[in-house]
Amino acid sequence: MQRTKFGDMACSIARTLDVIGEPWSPLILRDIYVGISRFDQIQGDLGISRKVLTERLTWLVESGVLERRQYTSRPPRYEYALTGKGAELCDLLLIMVRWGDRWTAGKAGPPVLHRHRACGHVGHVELRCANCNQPVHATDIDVLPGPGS
Amino acid sequence: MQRTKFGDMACSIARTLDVIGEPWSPLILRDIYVGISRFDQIQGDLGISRKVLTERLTWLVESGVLERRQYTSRPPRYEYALTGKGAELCDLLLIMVRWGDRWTAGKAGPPVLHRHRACGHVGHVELRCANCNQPVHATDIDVLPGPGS
DNA sequence: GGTTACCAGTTCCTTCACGGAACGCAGGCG
DNA sequence: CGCCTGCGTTCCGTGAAGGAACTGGTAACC
Repeated sequence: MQRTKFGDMACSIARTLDVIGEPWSPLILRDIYVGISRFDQIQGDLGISRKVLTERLTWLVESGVLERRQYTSRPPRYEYALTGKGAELCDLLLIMVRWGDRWTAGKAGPPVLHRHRACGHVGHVELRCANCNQPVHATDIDVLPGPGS
Repeated sequence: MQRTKFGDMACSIARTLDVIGEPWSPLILRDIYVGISRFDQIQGDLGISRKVLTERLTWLVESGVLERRQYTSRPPRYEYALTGKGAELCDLLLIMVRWGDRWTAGKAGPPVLHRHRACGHVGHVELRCANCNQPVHATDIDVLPGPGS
């Protein structure tokens, strides 16, 4: 719902939440990521209210995360596609899947699998340090004040 | 707000959102991650309504992400701490910071910096394939049906 | 010993966002 | 013509967020 605007806070988490923090937004992003890109498809897949879906899509397009484009001219029909900015947001989804698989998947196992297209490996991604290449977790990080604080 | 419960969906993203998808929850997690762990501290730092903060903290404790513990007995005072489950959730925050720094930080630069404690490197984490060790992004992944679908 | 301050909530009221269903509209199609 | 599909828009009732006041137990100050 977010009556308080997060976009003005001096915090990258808050500013990210301003874009995809509202209810449903990450699931809409996921649908488009996996190829469910049209209004009625998304609405049917998620069971979201059409009104809210309209609002979310409009906002995600305004934010530069999605692109609305016409895929037939007559009749005029539209679909939504990820921009580069939006595609990078999907990395967030990978981490959510990893956590959800680890902590909330029942004994049935994870509902979807992820395969690295380049090497064929099926499993989760890892967070690694860009410098020393060691696996990193949030607990291995020190948070320091930055220039924009 | 989330009147629709995400926890029952066969989707790890939805189930993750069921835990931290509500407004403010990721920011509360961040505060506790950086050491702001008491009720009034969090309330003052975020400017969140006390009522909502109580609801969120209760839910995060119920979900096993936070632990409420007494740090003085007289007067009885409580603070909140991450569990293992909650600490792993903080990896999500790292990715949010990375995206927020890249796409929403003004020319002032990022408000905080992250340093890898082990090697001293200041910067962002990378997503890599656990098998081939190459950098991975969401666009390099194929999504397949899994056992729990 | 009375007042003030602190900490961790709880209660109450108003406003606004969500959910759900109906409606609109434009363009094929039989 | 009447119906269907795709993509929304409008309307209404409910309930969650915001905000401020209040509680209650303890300690510190004057």
